[in-house]
Amino acid sequence: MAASGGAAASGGTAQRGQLSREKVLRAAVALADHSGLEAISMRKLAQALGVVPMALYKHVANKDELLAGLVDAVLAEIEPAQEGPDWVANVRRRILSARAVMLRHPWARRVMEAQAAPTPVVLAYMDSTIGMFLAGGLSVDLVHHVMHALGSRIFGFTQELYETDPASASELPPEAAAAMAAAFPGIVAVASSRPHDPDSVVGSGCDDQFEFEFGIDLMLAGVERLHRSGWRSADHDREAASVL
Amino acid sequence: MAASGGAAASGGTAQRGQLSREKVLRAAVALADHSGLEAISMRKLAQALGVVPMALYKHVANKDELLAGLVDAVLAEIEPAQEGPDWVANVRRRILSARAVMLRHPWARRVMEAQAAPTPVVLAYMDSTIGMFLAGGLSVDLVHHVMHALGSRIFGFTQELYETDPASASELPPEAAAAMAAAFPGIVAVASSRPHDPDSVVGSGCDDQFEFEFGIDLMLAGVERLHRSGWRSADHDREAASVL
DNA sequence: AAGCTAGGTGTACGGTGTACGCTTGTCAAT
DNA sequence: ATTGACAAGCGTACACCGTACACCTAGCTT
Repeated sequence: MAASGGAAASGGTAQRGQLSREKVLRAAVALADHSGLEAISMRKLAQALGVVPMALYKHVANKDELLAGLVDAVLAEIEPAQEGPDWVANVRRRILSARAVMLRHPWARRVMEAQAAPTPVVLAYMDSTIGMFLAGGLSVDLVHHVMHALGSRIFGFTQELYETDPASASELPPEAAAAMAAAFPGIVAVASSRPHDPDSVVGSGCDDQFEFEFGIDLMLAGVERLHRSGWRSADHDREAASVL
Repeated sequence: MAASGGAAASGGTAQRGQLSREKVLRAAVALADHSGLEAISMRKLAQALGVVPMALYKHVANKDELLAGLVDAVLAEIEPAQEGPDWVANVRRRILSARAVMLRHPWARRVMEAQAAPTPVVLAYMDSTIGMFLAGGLSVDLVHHVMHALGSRIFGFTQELYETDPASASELPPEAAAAMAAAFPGIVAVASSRPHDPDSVVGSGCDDQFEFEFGIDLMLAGVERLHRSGWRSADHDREAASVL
């Protein structure tokens, strides 16, 4: 009864090669793009594919593995490493490409943060990034520190703990705004400063692209100076005192 | 039957002031410290307190609010802002204090990352940090950029996407290590470089404290240089070309 | 004594990931 | 042509989660 009913009624088993790991991943990316990360549950994803939840498990081991697959899919959109004499420019361009991808898939950041271990694709990306530094002549030790210092910035995102509220600041009732300014004068002053091209900024938010570039340039410039000054794995005091 | 049995058998209702918001939060911190973040569910926390899950909801609005309370509790452990003529030293010390706290509560980073909005306690911490920069004479615009650039580093953590595997690298079978070295030569080279005091490093891990300080010092030194050179809200090219 | 209220209880619902076994279309070898 | 293996989708079931809602009761106020 149940069996024949299922087969006859659903018709879902008509074509066999319906699903595939790639289709599952593509659907998941689309779903996340469209409905946000919280929409990614095995059940909802299955529903979007017109299939029963457990069907997905034939193509992905479990949810974690699915998420890892999403990360890989996103990383594949980043433009490959460039060759060129200017390692700073190479790295900069790559990172900005990564950032563009992350802007297309805003949920990817949180997925990466939640992942326990890097996939081979992630490792390959890191490896090629490291290669760009090494090709620039940086010492292995310096590259080690740089990778730590840049952290997730190499993947094109910083850890925005709280999204810079788009226009919520200007939307609050005036008395709340006044209380805010009284309680946190520094935050209000700094948040309402909008030092760069006002035309590129909509609403009261700040220019995230500028801030991102400011951050990586600060880092890369510091690293370049360390490198030019022949920084070696000396102790940290030397770095702080003379070079910086 | 059920009612009298519950009242008589449990005895939990004997003293009334048993639970309190503070006790709930303290228990939650202890539970997370001891058993990790995934141990924090309303049910398990209630069990740890010898109480039924729903009892918690008299003291905490919901789980998100509980987690926000945890963040506040952790932030309260950070040493308060110092006064002093050297703003770099002030900030540095504060951040390193925050880092020490985060090392005591490793789960706190992930909780903060998952929070949607900052609590007043978080805002107060950020405000006082901003105040340290402003007291140092930095322009409001520069402080704006600096806060973005430092990001979550001001809370004492960087975004360790993948925990630097403690000794897992040396634990893998030799043939896997060889394959790894072949596939990702840069990573292997950089990861196995251990440029600083070998005595302070256990196993094959690297000195996280050094790396953290390296990162913030790189940032702070860059900022200090910008400040000393009279950086104003000019365009980004000027920064890149002349000052850095 | 009567009633209010704060705080702990019990039940129940809808959601999650996923283990396990069944069915069924497809193809290979007999 | 028949059989059998096999891949893939299905259904059920379980344990766990957060939490809405209706209780009950101790202790205080009036």
